[in-house]
Amino acid sequence: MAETRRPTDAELAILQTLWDLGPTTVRAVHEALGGDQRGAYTTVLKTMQIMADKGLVHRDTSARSHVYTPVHSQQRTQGSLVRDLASRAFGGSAGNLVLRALQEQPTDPDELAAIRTLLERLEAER
Amino acid sequence: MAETRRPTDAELAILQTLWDLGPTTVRAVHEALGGDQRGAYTTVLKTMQIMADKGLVHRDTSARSHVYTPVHSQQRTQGSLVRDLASRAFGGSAGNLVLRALQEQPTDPDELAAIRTLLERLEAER
DNA sequence: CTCAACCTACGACGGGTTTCGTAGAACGTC
DNA sequence: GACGTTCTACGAAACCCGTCGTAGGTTGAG
Repeated sequence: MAETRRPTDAELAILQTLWDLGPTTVRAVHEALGGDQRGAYTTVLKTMQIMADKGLVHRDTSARSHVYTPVHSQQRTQGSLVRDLASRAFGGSAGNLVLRALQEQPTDPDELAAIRTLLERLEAER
Repeated sequence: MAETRRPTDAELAILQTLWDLGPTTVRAVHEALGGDQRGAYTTVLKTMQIMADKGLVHRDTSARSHVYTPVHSQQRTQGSLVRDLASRAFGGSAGNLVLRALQEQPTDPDELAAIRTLLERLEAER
């Protein structure tokens, strides 16, 4: 079973745009990340190649411009990132993390409402 | 203004035990982290020295065994870690992160209740 | 055909993290 | 005072990450 390590910052930024755009090329990702202002094309290329090696993305090499797709959904990745942070900084307690997150940053009303409904569902499920 | 970087994994583990035990020595931290099974004494020592250089901890060198104290509170550090993760993986939305965290891991009833009361306070505050 | 534009592949470097071994000072006990 | 124990300090090795330059193949337009 392959070790599932945590994506690095650069990898996560790329995954973000892949989830956003759907399956795409290195070119498109590079542009989406701000083009040459933010970094060289080959930097993005190399990183995405590494990600393919690691199994973070699948790559379709049938066309000249390879097309990359995330292997895991955004939800799943977000989930493991949260679990990872919870285990490293919150004694493994996701609830603790939630409390801190709510106190930390002003959350807008829609989100608060969404959280409330989810909370009610969770409490009902017991 | 000193760059506030994110603590590394090893640093965070050490901070955890410092918050837990209060101001302590390298020895105590090393033991708390599992002693020689988990790593050499000098590894912890070196890491804590680096943390002192970075300004993550304060160190009292008046005694032969230096005594280390976290510079920032656990709350503050947890807060910036959450903000960091939110910005890297949740489009900057802490609310989004909260939703994911709640869905991700079964939270025990006490924590759910705590979250509920905090939520109500936040909604009332508007 | 020729040439510029674009693509992948590869190697390398600078910086940071984690690990540990070794050296040497301070201490306590006999 | 001698010796084992316990500190700190320092340096080095191994590894990963992010970055980019260069090389070489493919494509399309003139």
